[in-house]
Amino acid sequence: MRSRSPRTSAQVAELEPCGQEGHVDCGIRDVLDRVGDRWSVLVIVELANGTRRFRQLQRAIDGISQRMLTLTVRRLERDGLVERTVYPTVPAQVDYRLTAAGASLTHLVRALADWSLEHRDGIARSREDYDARHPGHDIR
Amino acid sequence: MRSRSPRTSAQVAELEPCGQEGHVDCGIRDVLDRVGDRWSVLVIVELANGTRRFRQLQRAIDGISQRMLTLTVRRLERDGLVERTVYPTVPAQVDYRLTAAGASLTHLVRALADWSLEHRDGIARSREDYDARHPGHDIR
DNA sequence: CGGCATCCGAGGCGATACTG
DNA sequence: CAGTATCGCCTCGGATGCCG
Repeated sequence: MRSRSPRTSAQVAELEPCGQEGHVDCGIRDVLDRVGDRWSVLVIVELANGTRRFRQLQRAIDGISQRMLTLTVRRLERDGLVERTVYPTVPAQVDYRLTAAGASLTHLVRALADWSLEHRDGIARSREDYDARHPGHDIR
Repeated sequence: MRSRSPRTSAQVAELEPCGQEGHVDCGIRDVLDRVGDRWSVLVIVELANGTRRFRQLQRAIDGISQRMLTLTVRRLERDGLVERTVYPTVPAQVDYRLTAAGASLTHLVRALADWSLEHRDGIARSREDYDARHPGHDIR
């Protein structure tokens, strides 16, 4: 998912209601490689509730492996969306919190969550209908 | 990416500014498996500009293989976000357009794109800083 | 506790060739 | 044009084990 395909053009998608056909590219891709990652968003969602320690995150997000949690928070830290604080206690304690940039993403995540709740039933029904009309034709 | 991990709990994430630690789950996951997909979003972005044919989509999104475009539009159709219309001409012509549900996602995609443009420079700088401070420690 | 290194299987995805 | 089918790479990501 995070693999970089060789980009040639880098123009801004217009997003006009009825615009001309054009290249969809530019920064959208960068964000989606991040926001699109299931774990990244879930971490942001949890951190939106407040500062969390490593173990807290892992327990909260259930299903994430420790490896993926490590990778995810590291990438978010690298992107400047999450701040990592290490307290030299024994055993070590590490706090994670959203930066200003990361916090600004929370609104979008909320919006996504809202949209999800509003449409999940419709989507589920649509899928059933589709599967009923296309027997054996599984797309997953 | 689309694999289902066994879910046990299915409660709604609270998203309170400073709430208690809890399970991040519920419908967010469903949506993210869809919205999170790079291709899905790019298709929605392009269709937000108007009705498109298969080839138009493929040319607009550059980088997408015909296989992935097929899979992506099929899944979006199955979810009821995209409507597929086949005209029995020769050669065949197929139009894709957003449904009402799909169109409602456009706002979120716009928001994501906006956020992307606002923060991409900051993120890029943050990455450089991080990489400079952590030589050889590549996370990708 | 909070990691990192390694192994390894599953499947996402691209490339290619063929059909209506 | 708009797909379907097949093959194969290659990455994602889980499991396991070790360290400070």
